[in-house]
Amino acid sequence: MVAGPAVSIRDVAAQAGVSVGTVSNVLNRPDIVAASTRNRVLAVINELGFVPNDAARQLRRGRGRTLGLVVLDVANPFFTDVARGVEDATGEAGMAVIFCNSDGDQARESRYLDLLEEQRVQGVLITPVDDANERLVRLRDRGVLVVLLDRRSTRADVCSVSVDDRLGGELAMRHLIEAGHRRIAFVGGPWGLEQVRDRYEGARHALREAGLAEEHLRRFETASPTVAAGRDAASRILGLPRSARATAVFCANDLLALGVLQELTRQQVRVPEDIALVGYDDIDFAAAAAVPLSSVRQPRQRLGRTAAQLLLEEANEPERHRHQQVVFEPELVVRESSRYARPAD
Amino acid sequence: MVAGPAVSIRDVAAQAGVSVGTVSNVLNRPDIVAASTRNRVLAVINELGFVPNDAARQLRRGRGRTLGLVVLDVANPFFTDVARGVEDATGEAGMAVIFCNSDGDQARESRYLDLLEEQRVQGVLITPVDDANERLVRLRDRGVLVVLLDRRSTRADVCSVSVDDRLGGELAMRHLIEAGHRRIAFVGGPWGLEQVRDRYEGARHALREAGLAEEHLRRFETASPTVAAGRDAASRILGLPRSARATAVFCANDLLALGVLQELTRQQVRVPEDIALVGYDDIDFAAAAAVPLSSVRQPRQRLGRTAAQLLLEEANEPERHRHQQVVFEPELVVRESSRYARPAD
DNA sequence: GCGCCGGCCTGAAACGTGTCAAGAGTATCC
DNA sequence: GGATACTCTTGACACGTTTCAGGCCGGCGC
Repeated sequence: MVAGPAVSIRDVAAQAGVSVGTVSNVLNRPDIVAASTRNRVLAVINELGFVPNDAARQLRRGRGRTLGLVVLDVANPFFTDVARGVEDATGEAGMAVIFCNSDGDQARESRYLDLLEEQRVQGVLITPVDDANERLVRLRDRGVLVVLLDRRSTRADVCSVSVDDRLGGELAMRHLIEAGHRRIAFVGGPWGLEQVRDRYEGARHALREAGLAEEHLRRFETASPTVAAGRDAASRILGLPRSARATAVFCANDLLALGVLQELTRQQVRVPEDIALVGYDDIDFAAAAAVPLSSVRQPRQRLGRTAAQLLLEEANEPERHRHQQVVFEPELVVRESSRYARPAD
Repeated sequence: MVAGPAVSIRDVAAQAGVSVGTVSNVLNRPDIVAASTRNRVLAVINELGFVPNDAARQLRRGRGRTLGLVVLDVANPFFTDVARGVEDATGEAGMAVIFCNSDGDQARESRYLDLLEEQRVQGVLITPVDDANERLVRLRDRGVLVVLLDRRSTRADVCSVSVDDRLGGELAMRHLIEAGHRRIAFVGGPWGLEQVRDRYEGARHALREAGLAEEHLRRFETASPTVAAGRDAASRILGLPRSARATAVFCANDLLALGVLQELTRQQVRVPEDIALVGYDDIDFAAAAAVPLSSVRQPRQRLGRTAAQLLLEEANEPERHRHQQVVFEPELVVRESSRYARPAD
């Protein structure tokens, strides 16, 4: 019931008959203390159940053993996979991750950045809500390392790890064009997200490349990148007269695609016979969907792991570190949802 | 490039021409300082871009503004929804969450608990890997608040928030029995997880209640509660001669059920015609599965939110707080995967 | 004018750790 | 035997806050 008074390094020192400095050395530079002393101190630490106070350590050292991860949506498996990668890398280095969920909300993101700064985290891995680099640069100038995640840095002095979203858009679009589709809907949003815009630009590029006019690609913007928003977009698409209706839909992420699929199915529209469908991210659930979903795969876990490694490297050997923009390549995975499509015009 | 020397409360005090104590008061008890002074100090804080150092505050105060959340699997949407609830509650209270993923691994869990203790978190919300309450009780005795999550506490002096897993198992099983199934497989694991055992017990109870013998329910244990393990279990089930093969499968969670569904489909077994399927958790993807999945729904977000509130309450008004075991009720959601099942014996 | 009160502010002492210059032994070498 | 070098250990200070016992000052009642 009564919380025993926390045992400090001082209690350990007294009990072991050494000075606090020595105890500290046992903890941080065990090699410089004599084996006999070291063992005695370790025994006392064990006996007393001493646990070092990281706040004090951090206060003295200047920076802590934690880093922040700010993502757009915890409910999106894409980000949990990324988080998994981050966790693996940081766990190995004995660091803790403060996981924050901006939810695509600017104000929320800002609050979390304040909080992380107060925590004096070593650094922040972030998928920013918008291109408010200014806030992030200010952060970095104050000594908080910043690595952009799933977003390419436009500044040479800020690291980033991303996937080539334009290329991803191209892959998906080329695939649909080759299958003969000529009325294609792009579903994505909010438009503030760079990923969404880039994937759309990639799609447009594929269109031009194939010598097709712009009007073959029609844009449906969504309020959020979620399943619910996907359902909504689908009913907008189905609201058009059949002759003008798209024969294929390319979604900026898999959650949207799953939403689209649900609504199409509910309204008796067959996938892929009536409408073909391609998603983005290739989350694990894409393959398990009502109609297995074609999708553009990203190395999710690797994304997180690499970002964390970059940050740790910069933290531990700043002199050796060179800022870099790592860009991975996406890969199209074709499944039922776009396989046997025969656009019926 | 050069990180400006962090500005401290002392710099603010000097610049504003007041003492450090006053600056601290402006921050923590603004009401007791004269309006004119307060404004002057606030102006300087803004101008200098002062950000309080939480480590120092925590050192002085004894405990920090963070709490730990330890879950079994980040990749499971059930837990991200729970995390979401936790985040909502803590965000309102201005606290940060350190998110940890034990991955069902005892050693990993233990490492994370050490780390959280070093961070002097206010408390820990945890879904323990096994019933190693001993470790948690020790933690609590040292002043770290503990709330069990998705696991009922057996001790009156430890709070817990859970869902009645036995009842959930009963609901699912009754449903299958009423549909006429007499050879039912239970897929779940690892068996160390209390949730798995309780759901199984609930199923057995429903069996006895219906006056049926034990052999109508056959247990298939899995190494982990994942999609891959589900696929594996399904192929074990299909390995049996048709006459002995189950006509219905009840899975301890939806990931397993999705795996089972994938493998059944791959091997041309129809759901629900050949084999009916019921999952557990009712994650969002259950409804979007190849065959929409019947599942036992749990109030996921509410689970997290309630647990966090309990912990905050205990932290902020310990005298008023009474330890309690909150138990929510699950609810069966029937969808295609078990709807039109006619067991063909 | 005196005593008292209340509002506002100050200054210093902690909190638990890391660091570092200096000291205490002890072994080595001529 | 004394100087030198080396290995461990010590003790004090610093990190940035919060807290708290006081101090100053102007106003009030007598």
